[in-house]
Amino acid sequence: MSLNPSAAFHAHDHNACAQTALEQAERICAKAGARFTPVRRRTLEILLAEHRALGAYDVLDRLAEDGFGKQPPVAYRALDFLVEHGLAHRIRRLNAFAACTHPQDAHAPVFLICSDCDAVAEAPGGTVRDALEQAAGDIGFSVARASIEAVGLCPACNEAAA
Amino acid sequence: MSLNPSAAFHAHDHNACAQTALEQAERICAKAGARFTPVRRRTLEILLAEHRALGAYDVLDRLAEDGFGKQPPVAYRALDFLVEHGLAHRIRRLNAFAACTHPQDAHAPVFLICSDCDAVAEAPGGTVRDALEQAAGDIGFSVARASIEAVGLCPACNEAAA
DNA sequence: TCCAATAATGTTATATCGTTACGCATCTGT
DNA sequence: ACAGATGCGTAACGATATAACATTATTGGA
Repeated sequence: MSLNPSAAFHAHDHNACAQTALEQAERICAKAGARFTPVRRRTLEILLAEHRALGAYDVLDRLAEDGFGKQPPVAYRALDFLVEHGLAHRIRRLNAFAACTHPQDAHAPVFLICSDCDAVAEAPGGTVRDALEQAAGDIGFSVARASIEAVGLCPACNEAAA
Repeated sequence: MSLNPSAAFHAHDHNACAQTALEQAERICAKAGARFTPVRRRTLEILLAEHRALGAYDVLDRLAEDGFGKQPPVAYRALDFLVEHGLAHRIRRLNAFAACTHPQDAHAPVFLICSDCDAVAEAPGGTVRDALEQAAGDIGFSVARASIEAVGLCPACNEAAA
């Protein structure tokens, strides 16, 4: 079960959504032979608690409150692990990280960042990436990785602004 | 006159290309009623000296060598000015800035960053951005600004790797 | 022309983000 | 039980970016 791409922008059973994501994470790690340790699990929980991107130091503070290490590498390592396994994304525009909302799909989403409420949603990136590969290919460039991040207004804030 | 989008990836008369860009910058600033002051001009020259993205502190060092201020805001202000007027771009993936290769066009390019030689080129972003707006619009999100940045291999490095 | 408002520059200080290096603990497979 | 690999914690540092404020230059109007 996967969330609607725009889940972050709409009311939904958030507990269930986090719960599901955690279960998926367990499965994904098991399958990959990776260890879903307490810090890593807690880090994901922290990110899942909001559909926003959190800075590494925000995450670190919360980890420290829970008795984990207080030094930056603690957070960065856990976050890197999550990103590596597709459980979280790095949002470069914000120097921050967000939980992935549909970790089971192989995917390379585009990020939609609401400048009013700070929510971050993932939209399907297929066609955008196709267009990008096309544009790059036209000049002989081969794309390895791409970040596609948009800032704007989510449906709710859009309406509120009108 | 505008450079080929892939200019950064090919041999070309680089002096002329920088010269042209500076002249365009003068015109653009004049038209906008903005002051193309010495620091700003020099900052653009520094960026134009390479088709790469330079960190703010790299720029700062060179400005300092030329007798300008030695503190970060000096570089950041000049860079922000250039970005504001479309004379340079911020490459978020690299925490760095690159001179715009065709500042006269209203444009919102996609950036192609070669991971081997560090060159940065701008590809036309029209179709990619259309696809992005479409994907965003499908879930009710309105895009204000977007960064589209790809890392990969430029034609030359691609060939060298083969 | 001179003055006041504005914009640009410079400096100090500090905030924020990220990494290197190293030692100890824990887990894994044999 | 043991050796090797992996993960965790800390200290120290490096890189990136901004806030706040004083000084100087520019501009437009009286």
